[in-house]
Amino acid sequence: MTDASSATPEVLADAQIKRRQILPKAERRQQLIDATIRCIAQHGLSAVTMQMVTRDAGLSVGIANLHFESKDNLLKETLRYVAEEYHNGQIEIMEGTELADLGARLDALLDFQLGRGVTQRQKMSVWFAYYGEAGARPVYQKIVSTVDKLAAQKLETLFASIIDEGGYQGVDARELATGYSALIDGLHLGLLVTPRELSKRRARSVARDFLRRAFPEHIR
Amino acid sequence: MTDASSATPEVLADAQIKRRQILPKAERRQQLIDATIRCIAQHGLSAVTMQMVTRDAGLSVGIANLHFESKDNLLKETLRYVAEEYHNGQIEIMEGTELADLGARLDALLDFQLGRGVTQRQKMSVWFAYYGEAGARPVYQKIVSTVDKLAAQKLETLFASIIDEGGYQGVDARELATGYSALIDGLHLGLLVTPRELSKRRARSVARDFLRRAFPEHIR
DNA sequence: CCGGAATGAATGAATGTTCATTCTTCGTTG
DNA sequence: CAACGAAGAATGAACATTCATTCATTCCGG
Repeated sequence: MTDASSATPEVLADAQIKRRQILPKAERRQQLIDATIRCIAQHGLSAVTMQMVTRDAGLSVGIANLHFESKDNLLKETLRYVAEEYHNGQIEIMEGTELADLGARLDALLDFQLGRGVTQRQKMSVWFAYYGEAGARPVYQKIVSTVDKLAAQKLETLFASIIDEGGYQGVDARELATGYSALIDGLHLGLLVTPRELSKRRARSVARDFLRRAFPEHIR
Repeated sequence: MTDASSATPEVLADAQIKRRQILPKAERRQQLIDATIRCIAQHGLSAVTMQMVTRDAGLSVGIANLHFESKDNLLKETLRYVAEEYHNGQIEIMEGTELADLGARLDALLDFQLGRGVTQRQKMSVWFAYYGEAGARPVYQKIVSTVDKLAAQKLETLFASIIDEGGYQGVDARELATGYSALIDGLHLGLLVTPRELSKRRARSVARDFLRRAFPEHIR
């Protein structure tokens, strides 16, 4: 209804004739997940339709049910993808052997968590769209908490090492890790909802402040 | 389809005959907003329907469009209500003259933010359901940020007073207030999504830790 | 007995899903 | 090497369902 040019993919020129293409399953799935992310970010989770997603991907409506059995499943897999991408990135930094210096590793973690990749509006929108539904949908809770638990443990271990190395007194690694994670989540929220009041630069500064107060010898 | 008893209000006994009642406009509006909150918490924002809301309120479907002109408007007003309730509560504590002692006032604020009233799953669900859509809906951003800005200012002022009173060095009130607000938001998120891993008790403890590290003389 | 609050069946638009059909690919055959 | 044909990927019109909204009618309260 919105476009007269019969469902032409956005990226293709009008004149160009659309040619049906067959691609491996994994590739199509990723195309659809990417389109879903864009649609959620642009229109909100509750407004996303299959037609919207498949049009954004430049494909036909039937294909979504071919590769994912239902809309529900497509949304679930999209959440899983975003959640895993985020948490794998964190874990890679925390487990990686590249940065032997613990302070540098903390820095890298913070850069990742509040850096370009993660705080793109698109990803954050998806993230919180699902959080919003999590209260009513145990499936979402499970996907997030499963992947979250591992990252939380790694963070606690990292903090424990830093506490040990710095000989910091009266600091509980678990408590601190919970606080830091919550702070990062809250900053993401602020970046999404009130970008006017909270810039990325300031968000990073706030997070760094938190770490500096806890580990003055390691940060800055 | 789900119930054979023709749309009987949940709370009324089956035998009791439903009698049409006329109430002042404000009262009906509140009934509908309350029902909307319950429905969002139970089914998620994207699954809420007018039929669901009006049935939960024990009223007919037409009434929602009578008192709010549309579903969109009902949802908007519900967000406004929850946002104002939360922020008015905070501001009341911060402005109130009851607690002259600044440390005690901080305590009261924390108790409110992580206490019974606010962290009811119902309210939190609503809160984050809207945050999830905020990226795509400027109206929601505006409602939240308008009311948020005032609370943020009051918090900054309170922190500045505490810094002044305690003579704390190298602490920026604005930076700290942003961090504290984000921390509270993040803890709410944790309580909603991973209640198994984060208890209310621990959330309070984490927040208190944050404050203690910043204002050691005032907390504990 | 009247104004208007409340009702709920009816309506039309929108959406998820299906499936008969079309088209691409690639291994096989002549 | 060209032609063929089967397998199954991709399409999109059609279908059934659900939902927001309307409005003629009913009924309460003063």
